[in-house]
Amino acid sequence: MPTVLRRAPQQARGRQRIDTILDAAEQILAEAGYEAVTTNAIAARARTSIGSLYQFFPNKDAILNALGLRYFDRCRSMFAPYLLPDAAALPMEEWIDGIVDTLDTVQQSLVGFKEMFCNAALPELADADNAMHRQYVSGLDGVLARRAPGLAPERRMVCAELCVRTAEKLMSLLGESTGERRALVLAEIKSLLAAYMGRLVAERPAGGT
Amino acid sequence: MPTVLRRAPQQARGRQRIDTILDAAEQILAEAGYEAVTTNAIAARARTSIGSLYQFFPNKDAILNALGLRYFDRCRSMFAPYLLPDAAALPMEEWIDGIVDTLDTVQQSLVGFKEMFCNAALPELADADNAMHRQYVSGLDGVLARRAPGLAPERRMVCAELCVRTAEKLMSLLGESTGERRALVLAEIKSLLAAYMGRLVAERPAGGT
Amino acid sequence: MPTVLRRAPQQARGRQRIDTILDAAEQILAEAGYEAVTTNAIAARARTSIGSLYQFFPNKDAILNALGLRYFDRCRSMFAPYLLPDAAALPMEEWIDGIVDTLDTVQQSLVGFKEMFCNAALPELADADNAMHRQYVSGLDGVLARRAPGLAPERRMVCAELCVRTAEKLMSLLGESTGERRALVLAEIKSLLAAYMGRLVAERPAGGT
Amino acid sequence: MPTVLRRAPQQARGRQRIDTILDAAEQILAEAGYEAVTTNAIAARARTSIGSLYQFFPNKDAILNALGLRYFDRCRSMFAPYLLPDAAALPMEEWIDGIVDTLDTVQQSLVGFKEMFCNAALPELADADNAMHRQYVSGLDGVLARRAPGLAPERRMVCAELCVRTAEKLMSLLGESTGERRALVLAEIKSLLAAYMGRLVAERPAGGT
DNA sequence: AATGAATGAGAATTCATTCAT
DNA sequence: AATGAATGAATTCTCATTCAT
Repeated sequence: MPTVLRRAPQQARGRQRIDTILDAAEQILAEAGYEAVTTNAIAARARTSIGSLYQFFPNKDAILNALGLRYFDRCRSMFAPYLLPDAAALPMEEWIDGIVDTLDTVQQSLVGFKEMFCNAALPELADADNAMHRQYVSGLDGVLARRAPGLAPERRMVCAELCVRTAEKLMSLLGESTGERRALVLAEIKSLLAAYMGRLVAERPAGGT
Repeated sequence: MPTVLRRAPQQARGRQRIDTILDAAEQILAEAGYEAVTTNAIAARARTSIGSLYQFFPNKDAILNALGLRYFDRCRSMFAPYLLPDAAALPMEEWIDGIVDTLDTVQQSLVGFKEMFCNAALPELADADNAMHRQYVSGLDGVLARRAPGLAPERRMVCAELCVRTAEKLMSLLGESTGERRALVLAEIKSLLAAYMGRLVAERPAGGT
Repeated sequence: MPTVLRRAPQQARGRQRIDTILDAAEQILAEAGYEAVTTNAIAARARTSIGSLYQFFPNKDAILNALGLRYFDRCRSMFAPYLLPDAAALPMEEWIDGIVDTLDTVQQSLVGFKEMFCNAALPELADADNAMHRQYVSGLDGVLARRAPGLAPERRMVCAELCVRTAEKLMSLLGESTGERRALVLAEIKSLLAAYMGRLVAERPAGGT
Repeated sequence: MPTVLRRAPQQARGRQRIDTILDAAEQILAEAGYEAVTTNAIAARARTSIGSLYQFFPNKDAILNALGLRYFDRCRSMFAPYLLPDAAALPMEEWIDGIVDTLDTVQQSLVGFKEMFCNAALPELADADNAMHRQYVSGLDGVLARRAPGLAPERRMVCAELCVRTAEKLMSLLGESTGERRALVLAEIKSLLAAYMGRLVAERPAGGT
């Protein structure tokens, strides 16, 4: 499980400090990119001491993970329509359409989200240790469980992992594109995911007609 | 266009020196991973001076790009069956099967290839600047031109970009997997790409007869 | 004189707290070594706050000193046979044999003792400030007073200091050794101390008959 | 074997730089003690960049080791009379007298020597990794080989190690002492070592009379 | 051409101690 | 009394690149 907090803050002051630190990380991420997010930069931006930062977070990765989880939390409601059981009623193409559009919206509106989401599998924030990534994978695994109940759990997990990784990677391409090309990229991302997930869902257990 | 050489080496000695440098980078990449590939480490391993290294390459990225191109060159023949015009005759699923298996073989046998290919879109080696990546994209673009002649060139380029990025990202997952899971991952990668490319090929031009 | 307690604890609760703190320090010392003994680590392990810790101890050294004294106290009974007046009856070689063996036993059985005893003269815990060290020196001084009554008190103190320092240093070598080498080291330590102390005891006052 | 240089300097400039760095370390050691010797302090005092320091030394320990070896080298000639074969002719007490006096002289005249020699077995510069310490041990081992030829080599090594450790530790006590006490300490150090080494030399192989 | 010395900002993290609550 | 948040100087070490020789 990804590391997050060194210990839970006991006082209101502590809770506030954590938020300030994550705010700082978020801003730097948005303004200067993933590489600029250093512990010193975060502390400086948060107007706190580097020591305070390490009171709550055991290391840099933990900060990134906490920020990722906060992003996940903050857009949880936007993704909810596509993750809840009801969503299984939507035709696949529509579902994909909706969720990718949502991802796009989130990426455009939630400052720093893109940098976090698309860097989700950087070496220094490898998947197994990336809390945000894990959330999306397990969310999609749940969706697949309902839409493709014939899928063996082990395989389902692999499929979910594949889809999330693909989305992460392709959304970054979207982020780099503008104008007409942007629309093109968005459409193709949807098409790619729909093609694959459609195929998964259409699969019939061995003896089907 | 990606930066490659500072200038073409005029003498055999120069060409040899370049090869030695790339050999060194390759070894480090394979043995210690992407992060260990530093200019100083390369020079040391190549038994040359850091100064000499900078006489041939303007900066670190250029070395990586040259190495990427050399990888591309070295496995060109293995991919040839899938890139030449004749390959268009193969059924799509078979084609995907073959090319992904080849990618897997290359990744397992060509030392350091995996690290290069899968890190193809690292921030410091962004796509636009990544010579190896560009080669694969344009190769796939050629294939699509034949298999899906109805596809508008601009869109085709986007599709090719998507496929290559996806392959890069997913092949790294393959590299991390072992045993039964490995087979599962390999199969799903093929399935995902086949689903998408199959759809592209099946498309009929808007107003076609 | 070494700093020990900020003030004597007035209540049972306080005494208990102090014990808990020393227990924590002891465990860390044993499990992770001298360098791992930090005030924060102690507080965490003792499940108390760093603030409370500083309510009882003025600084880190005081904790180490208190721990050293507790160690001394805890093995006082084991050393007693060699420190009491009666012990002067034993032949020197036998006495050394017994006390070094006891030291070895203590070092092996009393968790953390070795780390404390052998680091007794670390810069940050210099002799003059090291309570445990002082105890051993004065204990040995008493022994010498009986065994070598001709020794001037000032010189006797120097001799005691030498012996204890030597023992501290050499016992750490013993701690690092295993197997046959261990036996060898143990024997030589005894031999070295016996040679020196034997000589002291054998000395005749300058103008003696 | 202890680490020393990252690579041998090729240019005069480099050799000079190394000397400057060691000079700086030496001065800090003498003026501010072992703890003050930090890589940054060394670089600053040497008026060089921290980077240059790491061009030649792989890490801090290597600097300390190189300094230790330089000390050893610088007083090699002073110890020579006691280490060469001829020295075996001297009576043991005289030999000890001479070498301990030499050690004392060196310690008083060679700036920083004391701090290095007496800290020789600090945790962070443990014996196995301490080049200076190793030199003294092997030097003494050679002496013992001549003076006590009956000693088994393995045991001889242990004895040498014991003597050197003891000397290191006790010389620091000497360094802290002044006035009359100083003379007392010096005499007792000699006495202690003479007693032990005398005993070693006097030993007769098993069947001796 | 070649060498390798020099650079230095910047990275992550630690830790004894103080002080507001 | 007790808590735990805050401090921040200090530590070791990296690395792409330049430039004097």
